[in-house]
Amino acid sequence: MPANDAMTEALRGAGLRITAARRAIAALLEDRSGHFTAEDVLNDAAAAGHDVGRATVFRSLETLSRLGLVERVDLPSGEHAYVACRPDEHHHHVVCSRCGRSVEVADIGLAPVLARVAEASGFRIDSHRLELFGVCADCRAQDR
Amino acid sequence: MPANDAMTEALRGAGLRITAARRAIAALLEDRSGHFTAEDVLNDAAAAGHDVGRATVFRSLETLSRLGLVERVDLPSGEHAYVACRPDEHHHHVVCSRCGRSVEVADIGLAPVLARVAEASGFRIDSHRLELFGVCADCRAQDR
DNA sequence: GACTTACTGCGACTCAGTCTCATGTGTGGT
DNA sequence: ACCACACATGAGACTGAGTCGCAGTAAGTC
Repeated sequence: MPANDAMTEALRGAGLRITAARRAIAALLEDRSGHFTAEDVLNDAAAAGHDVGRATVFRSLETLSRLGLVERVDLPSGEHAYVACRPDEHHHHVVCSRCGRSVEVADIGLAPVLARVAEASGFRIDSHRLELFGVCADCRAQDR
Repeated sequence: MPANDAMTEALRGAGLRITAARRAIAALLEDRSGHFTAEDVLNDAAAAGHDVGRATVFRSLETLSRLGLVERVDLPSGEHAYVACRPDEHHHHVVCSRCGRSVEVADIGLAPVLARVAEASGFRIDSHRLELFGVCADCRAQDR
């Protein structure tokens, strides 16, 4: 389980404990290729026979997101979802609005755009959030 | 009141009514240079002596956002806020994380970035959301 | 194996946002 | 100027996501 290893390592590196609940959540994340809500995690955990409390799910997701193993995405509907991701470098997510699958894309040439915005607005840009929504190749293939 | 006029026009154009509640909300939007939450509108309306119901605020904001006079922004904190904006063309918002002020910037060269993402991911990109956070010129000046 | 304390589960709580429904009020037609 | 009708509103109950506090549990350390 590679992702699980990554998580173990990240937790250990941060001096946090590797607990049953966190392990269970990590396992669920691996099985999901797309975005998921806290509620999804809660349901999946219950279905898998793990008794994980609602609060624990939220706390764990927050922890994981601080470690960069998971990222919060605000869906167009206003729902708060999460996507698993690699902690290393800056990237964005493309979410399929048909099947919910989500793909990471490297940060591709956004820097000059940000520089232009900074210049035009007089702001110092500290952070940004780019969320992309569309239809993935598979779903488009099915349309025909 | 130019913004109010814009709103009147937009409502009329869409075959919607110009009601007291909507007028009151439009007036409040004009006084705000930054982002605001539904709760803010509710409070301001109450403070200004208008009895606007909670449900009405949400309904009106939804209507206004459909008309493009207002746009939803998801703050880094996860809060749902709104910013007033011009309905014409595609643009983004830069939000000052110090004072909350928000500025519109024209869509500046994001198209090639999107094209690259589409190519890299195999997705057809239908929509995107770019939110920028930073510190505005005024707040930076005050830092010194 | 015992100790410390981070972490968990539970359940109560808060608060944003929605729904329903009876009432009110713009608007277009006359 | 008036009327009628449908759109819009307000009140308040409701829902559901997310948080909090606390007592109990178990991971890591020695």
